[in-house]
Amino acid sequence: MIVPPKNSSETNREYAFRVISENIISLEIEPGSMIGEQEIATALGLSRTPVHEAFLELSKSKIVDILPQKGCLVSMIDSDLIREARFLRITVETALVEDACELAKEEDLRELDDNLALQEFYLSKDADKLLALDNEFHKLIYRICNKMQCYYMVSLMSMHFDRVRSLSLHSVKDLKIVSDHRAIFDAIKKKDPAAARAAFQKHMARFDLDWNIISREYKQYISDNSK
Amino acid sequence: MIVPPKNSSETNREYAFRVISENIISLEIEPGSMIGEQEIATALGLSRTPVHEAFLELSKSKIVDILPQKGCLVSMIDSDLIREARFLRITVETALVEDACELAKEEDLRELDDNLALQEFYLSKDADKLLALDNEFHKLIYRICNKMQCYYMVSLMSMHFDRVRSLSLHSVKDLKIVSDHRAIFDAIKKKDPAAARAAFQKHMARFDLDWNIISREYKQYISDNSK
DNA sequence: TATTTTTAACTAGCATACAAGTTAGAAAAA
DNA sequence: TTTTTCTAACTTGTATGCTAGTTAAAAATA
Repeated sequence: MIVPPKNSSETNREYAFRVISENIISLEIEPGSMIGEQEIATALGLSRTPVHEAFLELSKSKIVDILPQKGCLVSMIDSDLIREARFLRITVETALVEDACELAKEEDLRELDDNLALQEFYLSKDADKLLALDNEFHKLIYRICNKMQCYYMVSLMSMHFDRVRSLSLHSVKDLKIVSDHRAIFDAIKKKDPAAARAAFQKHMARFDLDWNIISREYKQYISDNSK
Repeated sequence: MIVPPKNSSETNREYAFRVISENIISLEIEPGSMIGEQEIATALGLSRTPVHEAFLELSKSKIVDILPQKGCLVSMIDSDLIREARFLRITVETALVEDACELAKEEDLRELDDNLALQEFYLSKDADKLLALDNEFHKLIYRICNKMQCYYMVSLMSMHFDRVRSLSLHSVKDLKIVSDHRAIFDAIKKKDPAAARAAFQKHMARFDLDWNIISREYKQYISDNSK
């Protein structure tokens, strides 16, 4: 497990949650593996309590399954849960980009534009940075619409999707993702909800994961009920 | 605080979560009041640990706000959070009823129909029973679409809405709610997504809370940023 | 050898104790 | 009297120990 340093502003619980999440999404912790609270606590230099609380939160999205008196099972890659995460994200964000057309203020548009400029700058230079900017772009939409609670809920579920997202990112060109974002931005700027919806759905369609690819690449990690 | 008996199948944490939730939704615990973990733990005959964990979960939807070293603040009635809960629910369930048109199997339709028969039976007889059947009807839609994680997320947020729902229920006739449900059911049965969407949106429009009524009835409980 | 029983080493749920931060009021100083 | 300082009683965050349940391997039995 990769253990980054603790950010001074975060509590031990938040630190544990962040580290476990990152390791699950990066597949550093393998799907289907059992991890104990004590094991993680020792690795992070904490007691079991904050780690226990982090697992509780993770279990709410079924990304881990707490088996009482047995341990924490990191969920296998599950097509149903991925579909559910995708459904939630597309459904919510499609509605949001429409709303953003009337809610986005000048300053909001400037922030989106700044983000896009950075995306275009880092294109084919720094994939990690580009991914972070992508996430930030979507988060900005939630903020413009004053829907940050929804962002939290969608993010929690999205972990299932994030874990296999790299597979689609390889096939999809970054170039297209950034130009998609630009199209969404233009629609919001023009206050054209129909165009925003269309642009967003075109964008998300690129992430329609090919289950054949997933099951080939991650054969050993696929949950039984997905086969 | 009203303390129902502990269900034998639930853990202490689940029990604490259920009891606190019910008391917040019923306004038995007043919005804006501070409640301590020890206070609740004593009332439920538990230690602080499971109560602490229940509060952590509740804080994720901002229905309570944990102020470290100070206490747990039960959130004031907040128009932004109510709007967000409503947005999430309407957005997700509108998409679901469309999907349900192709996903509902014979057995699913029978379950919905049975539920509706009970709703019609209890109409103007038992308001509490009717409310439970209403919730069950919506939950069935999630189950038909295999979206139970979304149900959990939406439910958690809906607490903000549920807390003031009684105000709209008084003005809306139960008769209309049940006939709305029947219309949604008919559309799903006929596999007509457009009709299902229309029927559902008509249904939810009835719950477009009148902020004037809320602020009159719950004046003392309204959060500052809602005024 | 094959099967059952026992046991010892694990696990998470929970209770308890302590640490660290907040607050309200008493005591001291102006 | 008014202001400041201090203190004691709170709060949640976290560590630790105990309880009860699971598991797998050793030991006993067939």
